[in-house]
Amino acid sequence: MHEMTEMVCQAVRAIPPGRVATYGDVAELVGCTARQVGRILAIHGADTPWWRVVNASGRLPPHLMPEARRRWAAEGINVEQDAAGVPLRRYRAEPKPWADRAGLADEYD
DNA sequence: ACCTTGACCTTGG
DNA sequence: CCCAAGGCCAAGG
Repeated sequence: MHEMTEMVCQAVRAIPPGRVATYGDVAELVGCTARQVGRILAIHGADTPWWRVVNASGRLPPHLMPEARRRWAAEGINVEQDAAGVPLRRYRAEPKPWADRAGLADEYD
């Protein structure tokens, strides 16, 4: 498996339950582009907590929303009825602790 | 090598 | 809040 693929999956697995990170956040942490993160998760996301990675609007592509909503609810992430996605203000993972958990703190500025 | 396709992001209306 | 435009860029045909 490619190095970057491993790093991305590792970073995603390090996101604490009940919290989320954006594709951009993951990209910055591992050192690649947001698109690359999306591509990798689209292929190897099955064995990761993929529902904890959302786009800049706190959403995921339509076909994944049903399952994602269940997962979010299951770990205490409450999405208001009227909201389209996860409110990042409240659930976004904090960079430092997350990076430490991921064992990739060296990539952090 | 060219074209199309995305689990993207930011900015401006 | 929604939409469009421009930038982005690897993978697969």
